[in-house]
Amino acid sequence: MLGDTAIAVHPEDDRFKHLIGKTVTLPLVDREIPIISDDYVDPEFGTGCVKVTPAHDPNDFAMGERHDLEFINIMNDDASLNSNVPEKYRGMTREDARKAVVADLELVGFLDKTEDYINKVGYSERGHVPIESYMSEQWFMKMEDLVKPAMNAVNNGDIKFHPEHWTKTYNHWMGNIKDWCISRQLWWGHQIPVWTHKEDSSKIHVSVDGPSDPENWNQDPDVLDTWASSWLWPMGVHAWPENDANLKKFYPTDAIVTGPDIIFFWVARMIMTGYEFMGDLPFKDVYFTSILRDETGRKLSKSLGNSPNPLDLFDEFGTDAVRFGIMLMAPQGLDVMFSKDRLDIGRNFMNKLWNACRFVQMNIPENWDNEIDLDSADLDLSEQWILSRLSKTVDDYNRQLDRFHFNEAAKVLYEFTWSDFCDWYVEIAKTRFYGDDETKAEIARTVALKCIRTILTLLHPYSPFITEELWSHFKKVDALDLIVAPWTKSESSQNETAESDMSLLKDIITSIRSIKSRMNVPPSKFSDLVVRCDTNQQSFLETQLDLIKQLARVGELSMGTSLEKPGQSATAVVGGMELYIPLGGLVDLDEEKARMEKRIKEINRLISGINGKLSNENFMNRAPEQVVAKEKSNLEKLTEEFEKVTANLEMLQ
RNA sequence: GGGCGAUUAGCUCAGUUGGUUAGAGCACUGCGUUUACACCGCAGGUGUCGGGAGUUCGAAUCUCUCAUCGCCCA
Repeated sequence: MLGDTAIAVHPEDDRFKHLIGKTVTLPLVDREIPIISDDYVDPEFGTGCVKVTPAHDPNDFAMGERHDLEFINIMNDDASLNSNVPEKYRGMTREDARKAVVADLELVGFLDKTEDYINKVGYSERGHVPIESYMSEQWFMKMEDLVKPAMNAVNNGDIKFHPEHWTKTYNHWMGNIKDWCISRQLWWGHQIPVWTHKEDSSKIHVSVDGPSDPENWNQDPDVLDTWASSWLWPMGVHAWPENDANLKKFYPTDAIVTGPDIIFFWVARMIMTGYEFMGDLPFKDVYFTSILRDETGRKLSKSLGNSPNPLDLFDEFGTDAVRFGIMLMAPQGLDVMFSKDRLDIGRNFMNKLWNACRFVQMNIPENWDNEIDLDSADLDLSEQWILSRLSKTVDDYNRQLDRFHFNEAAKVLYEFTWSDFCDWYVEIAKTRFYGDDETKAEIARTVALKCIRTILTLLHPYSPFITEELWSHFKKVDALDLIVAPWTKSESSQNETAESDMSLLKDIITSIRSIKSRMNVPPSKFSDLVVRCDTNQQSFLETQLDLIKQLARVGELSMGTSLEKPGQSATAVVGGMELYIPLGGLVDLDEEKARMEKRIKEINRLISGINGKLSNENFMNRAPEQVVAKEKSNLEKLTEEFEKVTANLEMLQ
């Protein structure tokens, strides 16, 4: 009120159009002020007339500039009123002054009514008091010339953002760059290197060292915005502006990891300053982390008290489990709804890894020194398979790291370790360790060791403690500690035939287990197995008899092209083979029928889908050969399965 | 107001050159103390991939639109 220098109305507001350009007298102050028109005014709000206080409100400041209004600062720097207000109010706090103004308006009869409404006055985060806008002189850095090379670097791919979509935010900000206010009214920080001459305030001195006659100058009391120091980080942490060896080695560096919330405060400015002072980019990759939020979506924050103490989590779950679990749950580029329960997966995985290692260790004799050269050894299917899987895991893992998908890299490792190595290979290795073929046992030891060593190497960045500990037990004698060990780039044991053969073997074993489970046969109980199959399939099965018998708990196994289905047996069709398990009275015919009917329905759905494609001329003409071939092969397999399942179902009717 | 993002199984989420019989963990159901692990094993159920339209031989994946939710704007 006391600093008002105009009344504004909307230019299209018919109620007030005729008053534009006239003046009114500001009560209490007795100042004559103009009535102006401005689009900023919302005619719907209040009376449709708004008083304009250019020195104490950002929007009014802009209006003041547009209409060349007077700027009257009515506050001292402690927000008490200064000598630009009538004597009565001078020295009052803003709170007292506001009350006094209302009271005085009422006294002279100028107050029509008071209404409460919610306004948008900002509060200080630290002092929790309303912020009073206050006009003062500030220094701005001209940004226009800094923008261009920095935008180019990101848009032409010299600097890559991960995830890439943050470049949009970057470009939007850079494209609308405003000059940067670098003045801060704080008592700490770097004082702004600007001096004003005591005699002639239009004389300004700017330099690092200051004027040669300091007694004639006043240095600006403000300090630099913190980011005005931080943006020098990439070179400032070295000897810059000296060009020493460290600066040469580490500038530019490879990657920076940071939060997307400071993409313009910091990242953009480091890039600008890099080109400005070093003539080169500061880093090549920018990885933006997820922000951890609680279950209700609030940022984890100390002041909110919703952030668990990491040390407590380490105690409860284990340090590596927390690290791995969080990496696993952090989706690329999205925030994480954090919950303690989700760390179970990390803890369970560490436990699994530890126990698998323990098991292998138990089966390697003391001072064992009999590793086999796997490249020249005659390997069984299982060994070829697990080494192929390991090889692919290394590739997939490195690929995911290269594209900064850390969650998926963690998952690749998790799945290999648990689902391939522990669930299958360790079980297979037991048959070797406890069997009577010492060569096979030695091969299994060597293969298991290779898997473990590779897992530990790859997992080390996620879980440094448990891997280093385990490594000390499994490494080759002269190997370095993991933290300085060479990275595993790739393995060359990929074997598609072994993978598909093993996949078939696993399907056979799972089908047998499934039948037993459905028929309520305890998994530990041995059953006989009859397989109707062709001669190729039979010779394949013959090479895998031991594993089928042990892993699926099979006793007598017979097979042949023309075997009859035994009476009272349960059926499965796998890879074109018909498996029969004689179970006597345990066979639940209704269960069998229901399962087969369900499968037939599913097959029909799939077959009609494929037929739809194959009978579509456009598909046949335009789809790549491989895709068509795959559909045809699927159709063949499904048709065969359909015939066999149907035939077996008919036998039950 | 401007910009960005999300919406896939009960829950939390994977799923990038568009072609998989749509996945994982948790939760759930049944069985199980077979000499690594019950922080476990085996087997199992679970989806109109937010709605609508379009491009395409083919869409969870690309385009448009609507809805809901979230974040950023010195």
